Amino acid sequence: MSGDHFHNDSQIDSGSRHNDSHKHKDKYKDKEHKHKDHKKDKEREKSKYSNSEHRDSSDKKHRDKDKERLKLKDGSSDKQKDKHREKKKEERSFDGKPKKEKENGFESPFIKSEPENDGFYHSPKHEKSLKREHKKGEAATDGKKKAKKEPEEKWKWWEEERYTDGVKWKFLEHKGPVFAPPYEPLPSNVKFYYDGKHMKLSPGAEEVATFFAKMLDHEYTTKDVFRKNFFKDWRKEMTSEEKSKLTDLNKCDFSEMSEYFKAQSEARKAMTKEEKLKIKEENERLLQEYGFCIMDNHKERIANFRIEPPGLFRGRGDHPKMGMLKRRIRPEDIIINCSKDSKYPKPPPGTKWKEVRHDNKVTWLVSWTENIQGSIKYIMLNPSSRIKGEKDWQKYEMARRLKKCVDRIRAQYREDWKSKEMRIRQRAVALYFIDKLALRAGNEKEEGETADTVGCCSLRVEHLTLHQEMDGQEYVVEFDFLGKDSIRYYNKVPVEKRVFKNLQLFMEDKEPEDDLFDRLNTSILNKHLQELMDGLTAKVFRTYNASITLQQQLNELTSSEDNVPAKILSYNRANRAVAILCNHQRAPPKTFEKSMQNLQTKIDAKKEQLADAKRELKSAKADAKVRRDEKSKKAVESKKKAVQRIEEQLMKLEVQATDREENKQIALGTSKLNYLDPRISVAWCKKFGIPIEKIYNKTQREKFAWAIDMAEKDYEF
DNA sequence: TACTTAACTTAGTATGCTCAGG
DNA sequence: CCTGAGCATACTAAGTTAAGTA
Repeated sequence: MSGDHFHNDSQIDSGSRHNDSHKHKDKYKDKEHKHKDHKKDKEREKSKYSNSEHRDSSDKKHRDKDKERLKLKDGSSDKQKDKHREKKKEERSFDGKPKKEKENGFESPFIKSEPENDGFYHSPKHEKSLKREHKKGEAATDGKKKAKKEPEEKWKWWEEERYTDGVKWKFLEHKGPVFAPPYEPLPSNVKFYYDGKHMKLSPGAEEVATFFAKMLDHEYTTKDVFRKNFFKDWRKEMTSEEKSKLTDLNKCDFSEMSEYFKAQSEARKAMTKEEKLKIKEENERLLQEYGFCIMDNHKERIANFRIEPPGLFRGRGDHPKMGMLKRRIRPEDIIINCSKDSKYPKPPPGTKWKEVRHDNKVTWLVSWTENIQGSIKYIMLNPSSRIKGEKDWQKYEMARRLKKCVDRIRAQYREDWKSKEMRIRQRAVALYFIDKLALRAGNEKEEGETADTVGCCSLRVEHLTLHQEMDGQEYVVEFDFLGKDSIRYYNKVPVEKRVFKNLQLFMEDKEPEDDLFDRLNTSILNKHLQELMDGLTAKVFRTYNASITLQQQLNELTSSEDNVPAKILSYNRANRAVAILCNHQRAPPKTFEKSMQNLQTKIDAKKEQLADAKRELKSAKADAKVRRDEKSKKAVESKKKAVQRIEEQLMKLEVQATDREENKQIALGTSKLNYLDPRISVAWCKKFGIPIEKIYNKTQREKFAWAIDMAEKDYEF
């Protein structure tokens, strides 16, 4: 039903564009931002978390764990305790019974359609997490069949109830961030020249100069804005003497520095195994020390525990701030977030944190303010963590709720195209775009602070062209604008007459640089969506349409007779349909042509090999006919096998070639990671006997562990 | 403000290719 | 002619951090 998306024409060209447009930003400034407060937050039983409150309880914890472990092995221990669990937990069916309750055999804890439902997760089950989580020393104790590959039991957070009251954790302990290594001055033989003359720079100025030198090969160091911004910020780091001497960037010669860094990176590549190993070990040590935190009794991986090193800012697209100095972050800039009863991270000797706070309504461990845009950066957990996983799961549940009422919503906005109120028409047309074309919401942005990019609500008249008739189709809208990351969106879309007429109306008497939807912004739109469905926002449509498209495409494209590579090609094609819908592009790999050519050569070679094998088979057959002995029969058989094998190999290569060609400028990763309900993929794998490893790599499997664990082959999005 | 989504960069690994020696 | 070590190249995964949304 939603399969009729308009796809991009794939004339992809994320190239340049005019950024000289001046917009009149006189929109309704609706500053109200709603915070979705999930009301009805029942208290989670505090008692359950009691042992997360104190570090020193950990001993006891482990003992308990051991005890539990003994019971665990038969897999049934889950069921004992907990009286009130019964009725709610039952339907969740995580405990091995065939799941078949609700429509998909999987009841979502996020969908609270019926009032009863919200009690759903409330039964305490915390003990379970303790059992689940042991990291070492398992095998010995619980004997039995440990045979397999030591499947170190993972904590299944998705089998536990969640916090519902905005609390994100009860206990949080970590070691703080890893700072960028201090600046190492250049050896004295690496010289900087100004106006042809050697000049020794002060350490501060030298460091910033090296940032520029490292980028010398990049095209953007030639850009005016970049150079201007850089030079301005560089001068701030100079001594007054340097400042007065160095007045023209064009007279600066960084080439020796640049050569030096190139040599360094060569040297790094040429390091001996031992040296590399040493570095690897050091990294591993750092990871072990700083890469994990304890959150509510569980050790969780941190995503980005290293603080971004200083350097020159390179925004994407035509960014007004490119080239500015991104300054070094010091402990004094850092806000630590952890629980009161944890062991606080220590700042490096002789330094202090800016602040240590204990806010368990947020998920971040560390934050600092970045100096380019003044925005806040965070250290948070890995996608495999409970806190990220729950959110991800929830996102897909939201999209599935939209699925249930999307018909109604579509009918509604179609109705609204006819409204006498301009703002309602605009809202309805915008929503139509968001739904049909999977456009982003399009928040307004501060002019001059970022690259000039737009989304749906911020589209300007200049971004679309109306064609009464085009290529034999009526009412075609041609979109051409730069979206997120300055990726070009180009698409020609036939729309309904009513939409077309509305667009004409919206564009009437406007300048190219005027807003198309002058009565609309994301805040207004989302407020409206909120009324249509609880929790609905613009981006839910993207998730919904991406996931539903994958599912439809998989149904359409997969045939069970196909072999594994062919099925995987089908999967990739389905994935690709989504990527195209969402406009996920990539620069064609630099070596694309060549690697394509190599593949072709291989295919040709394989074809020849096949021909040879066939010839041989033929002659073997002929031979067998004449000789009629066992030996020659056997020979025929083995030749047959050979032919088959080669045919298969050839097929594989050809599939690979097709896949790669089709994928030239399409990036599959983004949709796979962010928009496609992983349960669809898992179910597909189960249904067609495809190993999950063919679809998800290790990281992805970690991120989607919840889905891999819970989705059955009949899962339906 | 907090959190997700995004493309790009770099590092790491797999694969393929060459050539010496069996 | 085959094997397999050593190296180059190609491909993938991981890491980085900017740019969105709400």
